[in-house]
Amino acid sequence: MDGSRDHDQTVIINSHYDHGEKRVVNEMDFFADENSSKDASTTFQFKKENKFDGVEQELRLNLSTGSNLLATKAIASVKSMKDDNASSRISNEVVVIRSELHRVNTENERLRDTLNQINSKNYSLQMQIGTLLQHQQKFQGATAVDQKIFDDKDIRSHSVLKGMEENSMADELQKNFQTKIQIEKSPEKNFQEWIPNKVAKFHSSSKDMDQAAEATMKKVRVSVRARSEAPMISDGCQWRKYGQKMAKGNPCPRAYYRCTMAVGCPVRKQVQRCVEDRSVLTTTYEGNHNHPLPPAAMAMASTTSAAASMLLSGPMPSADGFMNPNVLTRTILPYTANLASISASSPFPTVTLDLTNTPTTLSHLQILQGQFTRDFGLGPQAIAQALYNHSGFLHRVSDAASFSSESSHDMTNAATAAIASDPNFTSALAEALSSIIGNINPNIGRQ
DNA sequence: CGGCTTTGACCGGCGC
DNA sequence: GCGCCGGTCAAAGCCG
Repeated sequence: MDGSRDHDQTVIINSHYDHGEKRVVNEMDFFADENSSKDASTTFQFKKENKFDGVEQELRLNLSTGSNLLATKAIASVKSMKDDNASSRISNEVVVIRSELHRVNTENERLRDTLNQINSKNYSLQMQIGTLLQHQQKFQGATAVDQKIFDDKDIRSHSVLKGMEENSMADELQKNFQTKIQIEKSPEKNFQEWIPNKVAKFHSSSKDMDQAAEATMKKVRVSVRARSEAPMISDGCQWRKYGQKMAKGNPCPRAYYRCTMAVGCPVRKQVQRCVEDRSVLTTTYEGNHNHPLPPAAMAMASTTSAAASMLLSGPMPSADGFMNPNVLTRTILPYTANLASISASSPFPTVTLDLTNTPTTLSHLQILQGQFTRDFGLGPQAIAQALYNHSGFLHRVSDAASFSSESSHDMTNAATAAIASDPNFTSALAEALSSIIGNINPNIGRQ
């Protein structure tokens, strides 16, 4: 800091009721500056008799004499409070503001959960569309795959990221729709490439689409690595073991569980100890629950769902301030302590959330910041948005980890904290954050 | 007795 | 076609 008082000033208004219903406005400290000596400050004290309730009110203002500007501000404030009801009004306003702040925070939490659900549903629709296109293509015949299609798609994605895309959302969707019609590959081998595209509209029976989406969703897996001595981590759901096999290359048996919280719930999970480190338990989830989850199970379910969405969801409209999660995955994840990775060798697309490693370091963040700016031409606002999106993801991981390992919880929280607390990075984001604070959750890097 | 685990059998995909 | 392998089934046994 440059010592500017305009930046260092703090305003503290603490109000409370004494035992005798005496309302006290304790302090308005406009300059909590270490250079301000007590001798150099002037204290104004007001004691006013409230005409309405007869309660004595005391107002003290500690002013530094070092700044005429702020003194003027203070005097102006004092003048504004000449009204008999000024103090009580301020107190009431503080209460109202705090209440409003709490309400907004709660609302933001709710909206974020809603957004996550929308992403999941969006992914489901993409699955349905992709399957439909595949069927349509089989009957009508398809043209050869043109690699340039993918190159163009990537270019458009980058354009969206840079906020340079001028086309409307509908145009973008239509482009991708046409692009996808030309693709000739099996959906299973290709779906990570075509999933990011959106289609404006489609026609098919809901039954077929549900089946198609279910079939494809089942192939998406989220693997969680966590240290645990227990045979199975507790994630809030009820599971029934239905099999155990010796997997090749691992002396530890692999156990198979299915969710028994509802009849016909398709969710399965596999649990196996790591070969290299027997203290690490790998839990692989597959499928979506068909029933409401208890609060204790929400964190893990939300994590796996978010991770799957992160893997499979596509570009978001730049006009709404969102970014392509796939780009985030490729860019942020490698720098967040290998927290998550995507397996291409697995027969199923798998996101691995590694909750066993060390947290993100400052150097990682600096690399990340540089890469965003260099590769995507992102300004602080876009980076902040990316960080917000990612920090939400991290916290879902963190919440889930708390069910299995407290140390993992701490580590993931540390990773989130590292992102939020890096002074260099956050100072660069300060302006952006203030400008978008109305659009995103203010709890960035919350603990 | 109901729910759970155990464990060998079975099935389907895949590579040779 | 055969064998391997991952995944599932289902009968038997266990347990509270």
